[in-house]
Amino acid sequence: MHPTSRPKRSAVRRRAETAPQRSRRAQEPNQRRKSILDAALDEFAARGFAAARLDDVARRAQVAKGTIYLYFRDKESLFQELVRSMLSPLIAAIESAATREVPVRTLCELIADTFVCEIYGTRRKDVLRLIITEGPRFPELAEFYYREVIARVLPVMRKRLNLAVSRGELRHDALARFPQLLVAPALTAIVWSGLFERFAPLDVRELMRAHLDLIFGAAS
Amino acid sequence: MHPTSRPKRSAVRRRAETAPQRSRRAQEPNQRRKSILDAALDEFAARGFAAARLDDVARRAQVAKGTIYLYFRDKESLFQELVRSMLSPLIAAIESAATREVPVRTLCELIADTFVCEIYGTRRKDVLRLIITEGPRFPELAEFYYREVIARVLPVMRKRLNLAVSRGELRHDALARFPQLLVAPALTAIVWSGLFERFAPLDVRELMRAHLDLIFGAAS
Amino acid sequence: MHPTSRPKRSAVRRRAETAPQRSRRAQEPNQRRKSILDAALDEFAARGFAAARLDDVARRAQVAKGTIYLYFRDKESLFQELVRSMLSPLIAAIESAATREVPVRTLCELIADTFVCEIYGTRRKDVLRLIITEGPRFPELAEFYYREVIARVLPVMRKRLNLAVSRGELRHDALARFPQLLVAPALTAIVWSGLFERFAPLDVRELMRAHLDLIFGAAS
Amino acid sequence: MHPTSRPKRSAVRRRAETAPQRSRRAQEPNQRRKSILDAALDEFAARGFAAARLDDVARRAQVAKGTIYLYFRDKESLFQELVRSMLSPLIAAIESAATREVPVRTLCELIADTFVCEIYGTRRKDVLRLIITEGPRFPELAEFYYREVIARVLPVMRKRLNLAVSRGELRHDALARFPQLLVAPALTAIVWSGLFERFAPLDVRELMRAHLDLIFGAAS
DNA sequence: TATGAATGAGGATTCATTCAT
DNA sequence: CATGAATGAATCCTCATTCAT
Repeated sequence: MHPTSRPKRSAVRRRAETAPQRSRRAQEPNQRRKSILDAALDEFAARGFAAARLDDVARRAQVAKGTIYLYFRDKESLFQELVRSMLSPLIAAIESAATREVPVRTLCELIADTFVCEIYGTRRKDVLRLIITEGPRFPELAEFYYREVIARVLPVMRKRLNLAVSRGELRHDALARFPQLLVAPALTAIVWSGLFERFAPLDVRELMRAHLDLIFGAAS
Repeated sequence: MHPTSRPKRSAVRRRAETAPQRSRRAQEPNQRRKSILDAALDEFAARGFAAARLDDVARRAQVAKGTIYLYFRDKESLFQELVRSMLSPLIAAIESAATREVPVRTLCELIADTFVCEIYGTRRKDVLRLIITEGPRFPELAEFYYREVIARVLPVMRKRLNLAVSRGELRHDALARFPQLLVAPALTAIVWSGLFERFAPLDVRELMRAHLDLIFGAAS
Repeated sequence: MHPTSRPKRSAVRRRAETAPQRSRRAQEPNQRRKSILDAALDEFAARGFAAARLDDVARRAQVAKGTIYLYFRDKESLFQELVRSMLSPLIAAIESAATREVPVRTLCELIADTFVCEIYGTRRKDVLRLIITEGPRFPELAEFYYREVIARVLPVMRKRLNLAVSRGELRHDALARFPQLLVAPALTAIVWSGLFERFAPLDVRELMRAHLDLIFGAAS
Repeated sequence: MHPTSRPKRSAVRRRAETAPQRSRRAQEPNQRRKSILDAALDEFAARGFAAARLDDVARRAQVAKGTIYLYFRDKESLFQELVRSMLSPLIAAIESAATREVPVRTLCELIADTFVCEIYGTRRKDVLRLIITEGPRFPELAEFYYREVIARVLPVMRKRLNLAVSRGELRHDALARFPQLLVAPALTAIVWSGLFERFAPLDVRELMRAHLDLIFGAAS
């Protein structure tokens, strides 16, 4: 049995024929879609794509199972649209941040802060973790993420970091050559929290600060 | 077979006489177990735990479906034992490496090299990726990894890094406070390779080298 | 379906367009439940619990395999609910019969008639046979039967029989001490019919009558 | 899951290559056969035919699984031969008893005593219970029992009882017409013990005595 | 003969998806 | 649009039976 075991639902079907007409059309279509996505995030995050059940998503979203199919073609579409919709607002934010005209250290601090506040402290952390855990079996998703996030941010960062190197803001070009090193701790924090939170919680803010110290020297 | 009225199974079961007498008992038991684990790694790595089919594992291992159950209690056991068996030899190696009496930079280079050659270049990379992707739904697995790897290595590294700080080998205590920062690029490389290899392969050796440059300053 | 490389299930699944549109939602839920129980009784009676296949139950009930699980948690639940639901109406009947204010011989004749008409001549015979044959491996079932039937009827009968003894309606207290003796022939008939009907059918009505003769003396 | 649940066996195969050559050929072939039958009775009695596992039979009999197939064609043969071999000695005994030249009450007491001591108090009770519980799905077995036991004993008993009626030893011919009534309490005791022993143990000796009282009047 | 590892058909159960209402 | 009962393909796991040793 899969380890994160789920309580067996009773098979008894109560078919109250007089059931009080529960709020059909109570919500806007958009609101419905939203609540399905919300529920989906909870379920996918808790169980992973394969083990999540649309039944549970529907229950959590307070809609019928069939309703999900009015908004999403199938389970996979739901998953992909979920990830995409959560990512979109982030992408703009990251992109604009990356082009700020500030010292590189400030920029990196900004990025770190954004990560801590806007991602790690929110459900977006779950979305990123889903990309990490499910991405390998969802080539399309990985591609989407690469195209929309990585491919946009990486060159900008690389350029900015190269500039910093040439200006002497950075001691060497390691970061410019591998901007991945800049976000590695963020990724590590997400993975760590999913695996070891119970045993050894991580102070992410401090982790990010330490990382910046490592790169730029201790904060003044 | 139960007697009443259903066709005798034995009549159905008799193997086609022309079947190519495929090697029963061809290998020793340990070899069988090994080939099952091998096949399992392939399947789990390719599809993830939930989507992998024991049928495919059996086919790949050239054994019958039932044979798997002679060696492993169930799918989950197979998965867990797979991870554990692949990790065990690594644990000793890491531990001994961590206690080497060498300058801290040398130690870190050693670790990086070991990662590149012994993990990233081998199937062990897949095992680590499985821990990352499946760990969140396998608390036992996460705990095993924490207990056997993290909990052993982290304190040793922390002590060693603190010593380095006090000796002036390191400019500041960021790494000592968060040894996770030391391995973050390795983790990042594993995640990256699972998601973006197709779009942008990563030169891990260079990545690790750059990371060390970042920490210790450019190599002389 | 999991995305990677396996053929999309949906492609496989699309029902043949020429399939004879067989009555979905044709019956009301209670009718469905009933037809599943009906089919289950047939199958369990014919093969026993272990050898009965839910596949056959579904086919016989004209529902899909999965439908069974909408109404019953699992095979065992189906079996137990089957027995319980068939027994319930009987329990009330027996109880009310046992408390009738009539001469003890009349009472016993009434019980015998009820057995012959309401049990032996109906599918309830199969239910009782199932209790006999499967009860030893279904402690819960045996307990249910003991609690709901035996424990209710036995004391009442014992009291009534003792009264009959004290009134001189019975020649001795054998029956009062072991009311089981009163129903032993009924049980025997059920067992006999399951084993030897083919070789030597039993005239149950006569058997019961003979039994009463044995107890009370030949009928006048 | 079947209710009489079985502890999951560990899937770990310990293949001690140096295992101490355990008593091959330690026993006579007949002894082996006997110990297999013994073990089979235990397992079939405990779980029923379908749920009993030859694995367990083999373990209990201290032989290898394959060895069973040297002595019995298949599971069903084992079961049938088990029942037959346990029944054979009984048949002769019953037959000779039935032809004894004693008063009919004495004869019935003898039969009752034999039942209590030779069947109910021994493993033969389990055999009879197996006939009752498994017979319906084993037409051959039911036929065997009918042919070897019922068809031999019933006519003899009927004749003897008719004689008793004509001699005035019996008040009426109920028993002669339905000799089943004579054994009904024995059968009831076997069924009862399998189902309700836990809740209400039955004093079989007293039950049989009471039954005889019922038939012949209270003992002098 | 005896062994027990290997086999693979069989069957219970799950759950994404459909569609009559 | 919304519902949720119904569907049935998919897959895990069991265990009677075989056969190389």
